Parts: sequence; structure tokens; C-alpha cells
Amino acid sequence: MAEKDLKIYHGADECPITATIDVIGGKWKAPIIWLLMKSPTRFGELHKTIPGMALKVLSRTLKELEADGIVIRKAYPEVPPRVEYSLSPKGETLRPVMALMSNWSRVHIMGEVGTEEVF
Amino acid sequence: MAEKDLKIYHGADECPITATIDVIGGKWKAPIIWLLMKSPTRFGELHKTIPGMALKVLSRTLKELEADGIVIRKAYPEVPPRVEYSLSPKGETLRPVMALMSNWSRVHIMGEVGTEEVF
DNA sequence: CGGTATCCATATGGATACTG
DNA sequence: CAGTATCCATATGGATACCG
Repeated sequence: MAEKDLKIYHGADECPITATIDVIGGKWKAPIIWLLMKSPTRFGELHKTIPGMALKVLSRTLKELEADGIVIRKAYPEVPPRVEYSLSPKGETLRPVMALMSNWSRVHIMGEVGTEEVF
Repeated sequence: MAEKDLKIYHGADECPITATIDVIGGKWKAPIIWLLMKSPTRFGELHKTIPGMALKVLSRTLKELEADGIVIRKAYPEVPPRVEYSLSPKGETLRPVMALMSNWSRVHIMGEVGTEEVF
């Protein structure tokens, strides 16, 4: 790891890791991004697929992800309406980050072994 | 990325990324871990170094990190008391994760360039 | 279908005072 | 010095109803 990566940032505002956590953190962003990494998904399907998440929370979370440039919202002018959410190119760049985090948890939280060589 | 890394986890409970975020996420955990990655630090120094974080929050956050096995609390039986927090070996394994997250934010949020080759 | 609005419960955050 | 306890403000979460 390069020296600058050890630079100490005071507070939460300037901490680059916190900045990343603001984008993918919280209770629901990771599962949503994870789903969208597989394929573009409609609002209702996200709601069905992620149990326990209130409509309001899904709506707000998607707006935040859109504002951060991670997901793209595409509305089809049909009746009944159809809205599809997909990963933006910037969202795609999160793939290795998510993969490393997933791997870390599987090894160090869930106790799996032999997956370190994946990355 | 291996196929299994694309496995879809429903909800927040089973999502391995969420599991990682539970450990390093929230408003203050990353800055604290970041500081401890540099050197073991005393309670009061953490409090001084991270402005805006209430004592209560620092205390609770450290307890969570300790419960998750990320930090080690060492109390010296002196008067006045001295308590030093340091990264555990498990906490050390977070280093590449934190570094990748830091790098992602610097490139994709703060707009820096030329740092991709670090990892 | 894809949301928003509303209401309410709970969780989290921050300041200050206090204790071992 | 290293926390806890208390009080209060604000934020977040969830259920339901409603709208374009």
C-alpha cells in the first residue's frame, strides 16, 4: 500500500472511506446495487426481491443512488408505467469494491476458507 | 470475478456486503479504524482527533468494533487510567478493503487520477 | 405500475454533568 | 483519564392510504 493511502483524514467529512460508505453504505444500498449488477430491474421487482424494505425507503434509496450517479432510472412511457433501474458506468466501477467486501465478509465473518485467491 | 461472487443474496441479513458494512460502516467506524491503522491510540486522543463525534458515540462505536473483533482494548492499571485501542489481526485484514474503498472514492468521487495502479 | 403523503414508533446523535 | 447517565432533538424506519 502506498504511503498516501495511509494519510489520516480527520472527521467523517474528509475521510475518503466514509465518502465511499456514504455511497454504498446503509442498510439497503448494497443489496440493491448487488441486484442491479446482475441485471436491470424494475421498481416493483426490487421491492419484491428485497423483503422488509418499505416502499418509501426503496424510493429514497434509489434517488440517492441516482443522485450519486450509481444507477440510471429509465421510465418507459407506457400504461401501465414501467420504470427500470440499471447500473451506470460509474456504478460498474464499484464491482471490484463490492467483490472485495463480499469476499472479506465470507472469509472473516462467515468463516469460509479457500476463497482468498479469487481476487 | 468468479461466478459465486454474483450470487444474489436477498435482504440485508444474508448479504455479505452488508455484513462488511455492518463492521466498517456507519458514520465513525472508518475514521477510527483508519487512525488505528496508523498506530494504537488512547481514548482521549481518538476523541480529540475526530472532531464532532460525541463521547457517547465514540464509546459505543469502540465497543462494537471490539465485539466484532476488529479492535483490541488494553487498559493499563495506572492512575490516572490509560486505555489504548489497537487493531487486532482480524482488523489488519481490513487494510486492503479500506485501501480499495479509499482509492475508489478518490478516483470516482474526488476526481483524482493516476492512482488506479496502486492496487 | 410506480411512486408520494401521512402518521407514528423507534433509533441515533449531541451536550452536559457526573463517577471510578 | 476514561468513560456512563441523562436529557432532549433529530433522523430513520415501517404501515397504510392515496394519486398520476
